[in-house]
Amino acid sequence: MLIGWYPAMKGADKFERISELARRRGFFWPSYEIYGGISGFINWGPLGAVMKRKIEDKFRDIFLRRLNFYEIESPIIAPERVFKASGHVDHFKEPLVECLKCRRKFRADHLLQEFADLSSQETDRMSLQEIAGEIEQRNIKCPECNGALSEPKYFLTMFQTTIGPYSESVGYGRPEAAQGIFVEFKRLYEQVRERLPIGFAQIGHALRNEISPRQGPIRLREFTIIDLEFFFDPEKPQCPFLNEVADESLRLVLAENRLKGDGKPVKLTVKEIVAQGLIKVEWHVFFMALAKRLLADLSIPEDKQRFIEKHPWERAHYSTQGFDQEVYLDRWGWVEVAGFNYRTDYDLKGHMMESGVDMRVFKPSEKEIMRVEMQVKPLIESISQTFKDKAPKVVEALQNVDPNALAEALKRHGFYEMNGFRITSEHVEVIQKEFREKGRHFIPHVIEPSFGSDRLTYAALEYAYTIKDDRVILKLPRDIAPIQLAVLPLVSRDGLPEKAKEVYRILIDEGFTVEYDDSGYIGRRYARFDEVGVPLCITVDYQTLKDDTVTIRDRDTWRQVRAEIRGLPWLLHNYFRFKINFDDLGLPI
RNA sequence: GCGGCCGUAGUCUAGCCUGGCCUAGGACAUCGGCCUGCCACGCCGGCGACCCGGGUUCAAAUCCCGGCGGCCGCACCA
Repeated sequence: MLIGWYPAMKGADKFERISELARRRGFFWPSYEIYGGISGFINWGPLGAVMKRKIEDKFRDIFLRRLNFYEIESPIIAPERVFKASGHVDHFKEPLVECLKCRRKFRADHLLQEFADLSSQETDRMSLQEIAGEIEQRNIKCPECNGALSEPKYFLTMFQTTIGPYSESVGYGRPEAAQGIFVEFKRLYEQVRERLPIGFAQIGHALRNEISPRQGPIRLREFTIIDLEFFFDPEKPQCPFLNEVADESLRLVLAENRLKGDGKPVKLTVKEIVAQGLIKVEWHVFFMALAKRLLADLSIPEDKQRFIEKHPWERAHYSTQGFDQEVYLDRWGWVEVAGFNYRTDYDLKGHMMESGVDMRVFKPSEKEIMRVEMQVKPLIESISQTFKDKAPKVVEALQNVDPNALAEALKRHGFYEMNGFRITSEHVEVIQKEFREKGRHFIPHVIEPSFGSDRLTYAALEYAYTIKDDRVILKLPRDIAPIQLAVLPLVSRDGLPEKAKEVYRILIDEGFTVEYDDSGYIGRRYARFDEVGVPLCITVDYQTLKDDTVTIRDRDTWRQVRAEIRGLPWLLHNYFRFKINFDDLGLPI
C-alpha cells in the first residue's frame, strides 16, 4: 500500500525526500521564503534546532567536557585589523576575470598558474595590476572561447560592514570563529592559570559570502561553525590520551597517494599513523579519531567517512598540515563536514605583530639552564674617530651582526668587513654573557578541529532516513532525537486520555522531552512519531487502568514491552544514557 | 556569473504546449465533529495555492519581457 505523497516522490533522491520531510515537519527549510527566498540561508525549525543543538552537545561532551577544555562566545563582527592580522583580508578574496565574449568567470590566479607557469605562492603575492599586466603580457585568453578577458577584480568572500555611524571604521563578519579565541588568548590563558596544553572552543555563526551557494544546508552563507583551538607547546607535541584511541582505525586518503592518482583510502590505526609519521602532531590524529567516533555516534558508518589530506595549494593560508573529514551523501558524494588543521603559531604571531601585544607564554624548565651568548659591544669613541659622520650607521649595522661571525673574523683576519666598513678589534669588544634561563618564552602552536554543525545535522538526518513498509522512519540515535517520548492513549475515551496525561506529567517532571497525542487512530500516531524519529512511544491502554502498566513501543522494530509506570523514570533515564537497551525496559508482549 | 530545465495550498502534484469550459482539480497532511481495543487504509464537514513586477489580449496559471528563487552542468567553495 502506498501513501499519497510516496509515488510522487518515487523518482526523488534522498535529499529531495529529506527536504520535503524537513520542511513539512520542521527540521529545516530555506529562509525568507515569503520574499522569494535568498540562497545560502536556512532556518532550523522546532525539531531541527533541537536536533542540531543535541549534536553540538555531543561535541561538547566528547571534545570539551571529557578533556576539560572550555567554550567561549565572542562577537560575530570584528574590526578590520583582526582579519588583517589573521591573513583573511589578504587571502579571503579571489581575483576574478570575466570573458568579455562568453561572460564566463575565471579565477585569474588559476589562469596564471596554468598558462603563465607561476606557482600559487607567486600569484598569491601579486597585486591586481600585476595580474592584469601578466595576463596582457602573456596574451592569456578565455580558455573556453578564446575571447578577451576583462580587468581582474577582487571578490571578497567576507561580509563587509561599517561599525558605527561613520563609514571609516570597517568591520567584517567572521568567516570562522577561531579568531575570537586567538584575539583573547592571553586573557583566557591567565584564566585557566596558564595551563598548557589547553583547548578553547566556540560554537556560533560564521559568515562567508559564497559566490553561488546551493545544496540546501550543505553550503550556506551563514552557518554554525564549531571551532576548537587547541594550544600546545611545540616542544611537547605528545598526547597523553593517545592510548585511548590507539586501536581506532581511520580511513586516510594521503596527499602522496593522491598525487599518484590513487584516491583510495588506506585504513590505518592511530598507532600506525603515528608510528609511520604520517601526521606531525599526535594531538592532530587524536582529534581526528575523536571526530570519527562523533560521526559514528551520529550513525554515520565507518565506510561512509574518510579523511583527505590536503595538498599544500589546497590548504588554508594558516595551515601547515590539514585533513578534511568527509561523509558520503546520496546526492553530492563525498562532502566535507570537518577540517583538522595544524595552524602552528600562525594566528597568535599575526595578532602579536598587528597589535604589538606579546602573545608568548612562559614555561619554567625543570632545571635552570645556563646559556652563554656572545654580545657585540661597540666602542663608540673609537668608531667616531675612524668613521666620523658615518659612525651612527656603523653602530646601527653592528646591532645586526652575528657576534660569532664577527669574533671569528677578528681572530682570523684581524678585521671584519661589513657594509664596506672595516671593523677591527679597536672598534668593538666581543663579550661573553651568561644568562640563567628559568624557562622559555614561546608562542603556543595550535591544532584546530573545525566542524560544520549544519552539515553534521544534515548528514545525521540522511543516515537516519529509512523506509519500512512504505513508511518513513527516522532512525535517529536516541540521544539526538528532538522528541524523546510520545505518550498516547490507545483510544480517546473511557478515562484513557486522563490516565495518559498523568503519565505525560510524570515524564515531563523527570525532564524528558515528551509529546502527548490523542488524535485519530493509534497506528497513524505511531507513524507520525516514527517519521520524526521519536525513539519510544508509551501507550496507555485498558490494562493500564487495571494494573498501572503501560506498553513501550520501539521505533525501529515496532516491538512492544510492558512496564510499570512507577519504574518508568529510572528505566528511561538509563535507556537514553545508553545504559540499557529496549529489551531491558519491560516484559515482552 | 553563464547555459539547460523549472517555480500551482503545509507537502506531492493535475492544468500550461493549443489563452475562455479554472469560482484552479486530486492525493496526503492539517483542523472540527462522529467513530474507534495497537501500526498512517471508517464517515461528514472546514481551512488552504497559480513566485514577484510589467506587458500583450475583450480575456492570462497558460503567451512575452524583467526580477527573485530552485535543480543540473561549467566556474567557485582556503
